[in-house]
Amino acid sequence: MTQHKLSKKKVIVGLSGGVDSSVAAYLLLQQGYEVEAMFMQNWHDTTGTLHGDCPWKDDLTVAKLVAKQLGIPFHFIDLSADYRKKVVDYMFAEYERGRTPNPDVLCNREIKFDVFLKACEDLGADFVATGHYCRKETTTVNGVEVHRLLAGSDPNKDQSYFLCQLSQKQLGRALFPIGHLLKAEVREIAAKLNLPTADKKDSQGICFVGKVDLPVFLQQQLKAKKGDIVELPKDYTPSRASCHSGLDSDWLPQLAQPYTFSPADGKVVGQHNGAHFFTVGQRKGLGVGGHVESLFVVATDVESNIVYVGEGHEHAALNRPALFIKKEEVHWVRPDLHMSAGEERSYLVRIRYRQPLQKATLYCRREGIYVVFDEPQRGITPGQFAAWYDGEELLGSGVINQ
RNA sequence: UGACCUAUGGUGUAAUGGUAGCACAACAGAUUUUGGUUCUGUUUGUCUAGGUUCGAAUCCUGGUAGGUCAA
Repeated sequence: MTQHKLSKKKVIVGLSGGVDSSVAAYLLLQQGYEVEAMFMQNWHDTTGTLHGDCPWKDDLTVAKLVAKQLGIPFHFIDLSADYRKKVVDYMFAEYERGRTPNPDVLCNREIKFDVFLKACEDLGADFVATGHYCRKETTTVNGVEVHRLLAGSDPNKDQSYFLCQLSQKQLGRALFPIGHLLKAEVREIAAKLNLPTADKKDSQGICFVGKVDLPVFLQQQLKAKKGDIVELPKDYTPSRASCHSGLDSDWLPQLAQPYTFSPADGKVVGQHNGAHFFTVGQRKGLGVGGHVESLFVVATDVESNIVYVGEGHEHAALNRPALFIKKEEVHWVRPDLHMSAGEERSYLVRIRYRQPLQKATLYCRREGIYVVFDEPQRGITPGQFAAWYDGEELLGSGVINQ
């Protein structure tokens, strides 16, 4: 890309103890940067953690080994307090409201490219690098430097979605050295160099916390509370305030309005331990059998503690044509391309990590942005981020409000 | 209380008297740096007591349970 040999520029790479960041560090050295490594510890609690007792200690050991092998200085920083406050507390708060948060998007915005970034700057770094599968391209628009966030070249690993909340300022300091590579190529490089991370399994689960049993994890803060599981009949037709076919001014809010249900719309088929432990589209964990197709969570009502379910992927209540993002929760990675009230544009949108991009039209209104999809979307989930792309460039994102 | 019907794994169901299948759930593994999804695999059953038969989930009798119709 535009990463020419910029000798003397100092980069600190967030070494996690995985392959990706290891290879990223190596590539930065190749490109002539002055490279240092910093391992961040963000979590030490193992409550509800599934595998291993202290996975981060192993990661730390491996990260040190990698730094030693590459011959770069190694730093350690404990950001647990920040992580708890900015990521974990947010998670609990969102679940409590009945929404489904995305902690990793927050982790990038609040930790890696904020607190961690500042720590790196304190050490004199010009840039911070990570092992994300995404690319950055810096160009000039009207004489102003603009950073573009592009999808990773490996279509199967693209992680740009997780960075959808970054600002120009944050992007300006970021480097993604492996974004143009395929995962297989990264592993190959690691293997050639004999890096201890070459064969290490990819990490999964909430980054830094690890693979957890979510209900158990959440029960640290949110108490279990028995409630009804209400099944909506298969032929149920969701109703909203009548939707006019015309172009009257409020057709958008109506189209994006979530369906509302009442216990009278279906029948009680089971019990759950708390509506806030469930998320729209969820299949596992309901414990209700006896159907031809699986039951999926269609909606949760935290107020009355009811989980609404429907049978099968195609259940009408599970699929919606549009979603809404509040004005305050709209974020433009490219502020120079932001939309103004009254504007509408066609973009490609995804509403969860790894979802294939969907054609949609964004309508900007005074109160926020309405995203109307060409095809109805299954499991539109409040709390998750919708990110819109123009081709392979991520332009903006926002929290799905409804 | 009179008559009739039904009784299969956690749930819903299948099996001309001939080794009890399927779906859903649950569990496990794979995939996935959120939640979730998806894929693969595994476990568990003939209400009870007798009888007929070479052989019973299936036929007969009693019991128990649930349901339907009966004033």
